[in-house]
This record gives sequence, C-alpha cells and structure tokens, in this order.
Amino acid sequence: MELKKRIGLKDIAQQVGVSIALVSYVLNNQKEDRISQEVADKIRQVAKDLNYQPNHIAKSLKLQKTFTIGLIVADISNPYSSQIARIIEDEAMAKGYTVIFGSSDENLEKSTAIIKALVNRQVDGFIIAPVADSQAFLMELEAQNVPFVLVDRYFPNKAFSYIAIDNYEASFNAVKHLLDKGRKNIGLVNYDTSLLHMNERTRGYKAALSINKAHYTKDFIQEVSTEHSQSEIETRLNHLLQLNPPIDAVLFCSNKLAISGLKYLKNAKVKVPQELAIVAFDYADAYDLFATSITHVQQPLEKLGKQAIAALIGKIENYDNSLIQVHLDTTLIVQESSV
Amino acid sequence: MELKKRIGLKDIAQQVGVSIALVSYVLNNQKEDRISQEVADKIRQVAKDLNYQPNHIAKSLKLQKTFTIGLIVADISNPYSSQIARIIEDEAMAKGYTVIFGSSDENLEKSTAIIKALVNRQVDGFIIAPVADSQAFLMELEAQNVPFVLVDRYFPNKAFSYIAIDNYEASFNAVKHLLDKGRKNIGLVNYDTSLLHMNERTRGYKAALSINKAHYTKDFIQEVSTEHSQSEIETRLNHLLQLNPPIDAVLFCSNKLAISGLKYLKNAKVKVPQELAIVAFDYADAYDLFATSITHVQQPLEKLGKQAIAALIGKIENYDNSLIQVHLDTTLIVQESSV
DNA sequence: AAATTATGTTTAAACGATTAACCTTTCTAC
DNA sequence: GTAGAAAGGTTAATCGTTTAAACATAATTT
Repeated sequence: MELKKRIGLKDIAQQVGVSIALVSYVLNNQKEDRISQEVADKIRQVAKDLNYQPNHIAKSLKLQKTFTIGLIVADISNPYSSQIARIIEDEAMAKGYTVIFGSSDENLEKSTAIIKALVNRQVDGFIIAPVADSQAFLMELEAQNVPFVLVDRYFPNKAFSYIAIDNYEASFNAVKHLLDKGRKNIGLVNYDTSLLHMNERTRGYKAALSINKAHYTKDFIQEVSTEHSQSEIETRLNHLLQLNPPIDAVLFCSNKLAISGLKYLKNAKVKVPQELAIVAFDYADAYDLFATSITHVQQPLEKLGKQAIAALIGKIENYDNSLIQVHLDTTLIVQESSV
Repeated sequence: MELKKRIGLKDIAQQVGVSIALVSYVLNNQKEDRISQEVADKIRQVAKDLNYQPNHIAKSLKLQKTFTIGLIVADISNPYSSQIARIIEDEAMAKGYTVIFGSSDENLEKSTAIIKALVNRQVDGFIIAPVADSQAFLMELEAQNVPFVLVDRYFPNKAFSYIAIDNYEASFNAVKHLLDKGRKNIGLVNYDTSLLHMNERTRGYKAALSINKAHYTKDFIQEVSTEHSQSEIETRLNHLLQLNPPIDAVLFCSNKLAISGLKYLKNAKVKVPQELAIVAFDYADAYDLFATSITHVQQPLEKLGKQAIAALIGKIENYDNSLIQVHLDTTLIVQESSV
C-alpha cells in the first residue's frame, strides 16, 4: 500500500543531470535566452516522460498565492446558489482558479467560521453572498486585506465592492406590470430580514403603488422568517386572501417563497390568474409546471457571476482595490399568471 | 496597499523568547509532559493576543495532507448534484475537510482535466459521480493511489468503491406499482447512455413487465441523448402516446427527464393520471406544483452523501483501501399521478 | 561523587517549489 | 595577452510549518 512516489523537479534534475533550479526555469519558460536549447529540450522531454505534475501546494507556499477562491453562498442546494456556483466555477476554471464553496445558512457564526477556515487555507479571495449583520466581519476581512466581492446582497453606506441587481427597480416594474393589467390590491410576500436587497424589493413595491396612487395598507405586506416553514407561508397567504377587499395579485420576493406559496394556492384551489395574479422573483423549473406558468423577475445570473469573478480576479491580480458597485438590470418574463 | 503581515509561529516565538519548534509543540498539544506549564501558557496567550492563524498551506506541504477533498458531479447547478454537494459539504466540514467541486458535464475530457488539476492541488481524495467510459481513467487514478469513492454511478466488473442506490429494484418497484394500479401499457423514458445505473433502471423496468407477463414492445422504451433538448423529449413522448394501443403510464428515469416531459404533457393537456399515469425518479419542487403531484422514487441522498464521505475519509485516514460497494434502498413516494 | 534519568528547550532538516545572486567557461575586442 | 562581456549553469535562501535528534541543566539513583 506504499504510495507511489510523485515525480518532482528533483527527479527530473537527477535524470537529466542538471540542477533543480534549471529545471524550474525551463518548465516555467524563464531565462529562455540563457539556457541552451539542447538542455531545455532534454528537460522538457524527461518531464513529459516521467509525467511530471507540479506540486501546487509547494508553489502556493513559495508564491504566496493559491489560485483558489472561496465562494460563500446561502445554501448550495438552493437552485439560485447552485446556478451562480456553476457560472463561477466555469469562469474561475477558465482563468486558472479553482473554487472552494461553503454554505452560510444565513447564519453569521457559520458564515464567519467558514470564511476564516478558508482564509487559513490561503484562498486568494472570496465571492460572498453575505448574511445579515455581517458588515463588521467584512470590515475585519477588508482590514486583513483579503480581497472579496459581494454578490446578490450588499449593505447601505458600506464601501464594499458588489455585483447585484437593481432590486428596487425590479420590484417597481413587477408591481407596475400588475397595475397595468388592472390589478387593484397587490400583496407582497417577503422575508423579515435586515438584508438590504430584500428591503429594496419592498421599497420598490411601495413606490410603485404610491406613485400610481394605488391603495394599500400595511396588511398587504407579509414578512416571513428566513427559515420559513410551509405552514408559515400558508398562514400569511391566507391572511392576504381574507382581507376585505381581498388581494387580487401577489408578488413573491424569492423563488422559495413563490414555490411554497404556489403549493398552497394549488391545494386551496385558488384560480390563477382569475382570482389572483402572481409575479415571482428568480426562476424555478416549478414555475413552468404550475397550472398557469408564472411571470417572474429574471436575474442575469450569467452576468452576475462573470462580473463577480472578473472583479475579484482584478483585485487579486492587480492589487487594485478600487470600489466596484454594480446594479444589473433584470427582465420581467411575462407568463400566464399575470395576464 | 501593503498586505498586512500575517502572524506566523516565528512572531510568537520572538515575542515569547523561545524557539519556533517549542511554539509548534505547544500549539499542537504535543510533548505536553516535557514543556513547562508556565511557558506553554505564555505561548498560548501570545498566540491568542496576536490572533495567530496557522498557515494551512505550509502545514499541508509538510504533512503531505491538505484536508481537502474534490467533489466531481455532473453539473453543480442540477438540483440532484447540488443537494448531494450540500450534504457532503456539511459532513466534510464536520470532519475538518473542505471541498473543492467541479462539474464534469458528462464529458470525459472535462472530467479528467478537472480531476488532474485537483490532484496537483494535492486534494486528499475524491468523491466522483463518474462520466460514461471513465473506467480507464479511474484505474489510472487508482494506480496513483489517489483515494476516491464513486457516488450515484458505478461500473460493472470494476473493483471501485461506490455508494449508490439499487436502481434495478427501484425501477422494478415503480413499474410493479403501476401494474398494481391497473396500468397495462407502461412506457419508459431514459437516457441513451452506457452508464450502468441508468441501464439498470431499464433492466428493472423490463423485469417487472416480464415477470408480471405484461405486454411491451421495444417502442415502449424511448431513449434521449444526455444533453436532451425539450423538443427531443416532446418527440419521444408524442411517439409513445401515438402508439396503438397508446401507453397509459410512463416512467421517467430522472428528474430532468420528468420535468421536460411534464412541461409537454401540461401543454398537450394530457390528463394525469386518467389518461396517463406517471412515476419519476428523484425529486424536484416542480413535482408538487404540477396539477397532480408526482409519484417518484426518492433517493436517500443524506445517506448517500454521508456514507460516501465516511468511506472516503476511511480510505484517506486509515490507508485502508478495502472495497466498499453499497446499494441503498429507495422509497417510492406515491402521489396523485399514479393512483 | 559519578552515573543515570528527567525535564525543558533548541537545532536543523525536511516538504517541493522559486529566484536572486553567484560562478565558470568561452568569446570578443584591442 | 588580458579585460570584459556573453553564455550557460549552479548555489543557497526562502515560503511557514513539523519533528527527530541533540543539547543543557537539574534531580535522582547507586
């Protein structure tokens, strides 16, 4: 069961009869004008013959760079997270980086523990979907000069780089669309959280209603806990439907909220869109299988991921810590649920 | 923009006025009976004061162990993969390992490229959902003494460790259930692939029909390419429904196949389960939002992930390379689509 | 009192690469 | 003929740890 010895520079050097340094120079294409073609060829040949694979750990230690980035999402098993993860994986790989991921579960302790663990593993930087109240920790991270860029979420008045969508506008447009379709009483289902991006969705909702002089009361806005159970959603939706007058449209602020909500509406046999029009955030396969396909706010995930990687690698490789704050445009995909 | 210098053993040693070695011993709780309590306390205190965080890379280089495992799935953005990823993440973290992931896209070249890259990063082992025809490469990996365990998929006649489900039985039971419910003509939608676990599903299907003397022709079995498009599924399903006699039940061999199929059935207004009963593999939120909830084969993902990690870490830490081949039981979740 | 054992700590090599600085030998120029 | 440059390589330090072996001093045994 002895481990087959891995080939190192030393082995190549020995076989060719030169120093380790020379092998390193040749294999890294350095000092090319100072090395005889003959020797260089021989080194390359032997390296190939022995199937030399550089030891990345040794390289990392010496260069103080691991070509690894940490990706911290809320929950990798959530489609929103895993879709972004996939894009980031591809982009990172293409640029020679590998990615280590961790799920924060919207939990500050867990999030900081994971990030600290990855810092010790010397990742070169992070892409983070930050949890609520993590500003202080992020400032520490910044003070340690660990490069990172936030995705999806961001904080008011904080000079952190981020790539996100324009939540206010997305929500505003969604509500505007419902109003345009003649809906009068539009409810909102959102999370009870301090996360700004979610609050921006509520703000956009309110603004659209105000500007259009539509009626709404605070009862129209239902907030559920971030670890919402199915029954919690049912209670809240039921409340909305029992109002007088009852709502005739609802905006779900995430795909998880929408899916839970739709499950309930299906069982309660609420007619969509006749009795209730629906618009949801994000996408889910489930939207297409519901009796009436669901109008939703589509996020430009590809752009989000690509720009996040580009910004992060910029910071890492250029030691350029300029502030990058991007709000991408979303697209309202109009389907049957809101006609 | 100078990087704040990270604290190392050297800094602690200097401040306390002892050697680096002693600091290392203390912080690793080694040679405890040989070190004076006084000095040990002081070292620990200073380490805490300076907020010392060990450099994992240096440690890895010296110990020849990275406490990192590579997870190779088909596509991290696919819920089946991301759910397993999440379980593996949690289990690995709990045991002090971090996980690097990569998506193979069912592509042999991509898969081997990723695995090789991670081998160079000295991951301690792999959990792999192998792509078709990757036996040769896996044998190479084994020859290099890289520990790995397969999940979900496995190969005939190959002595690789794996944790999977009993695909034959799962499929057999699903078909048996449909027969019990009085269905006569049961179709199958599967992938056209050499992957054994998928072929086992077809084998279980055939066996259940044969044993129960149910009628079927080769037309009943429709195979689509692994990168199936929506239209391909539609063509195949349409074919099944046009048969004479038409099928009155269908078994979808994956959640992606089922979702595509259900989209079509919804648009084609096929009545489920009156005209067509449905059983699908795996789970998807979408199953609950379809007009009739979908009966499906539920995989024990939690067990799958946990056992995979346990087996892998066993191999890594005990240098125990015994063969572990597990077929876990599945559960048929009976819903409205097959009554 | 010498020899042995215990106690507490340091030295130095190693992990596998990178790279600045140095060393030879051969050419070229005057 | 000899200085200086050019060509081709080597040496050795370094990254931040770990750990076997050595060392020094104190305590105990004989």
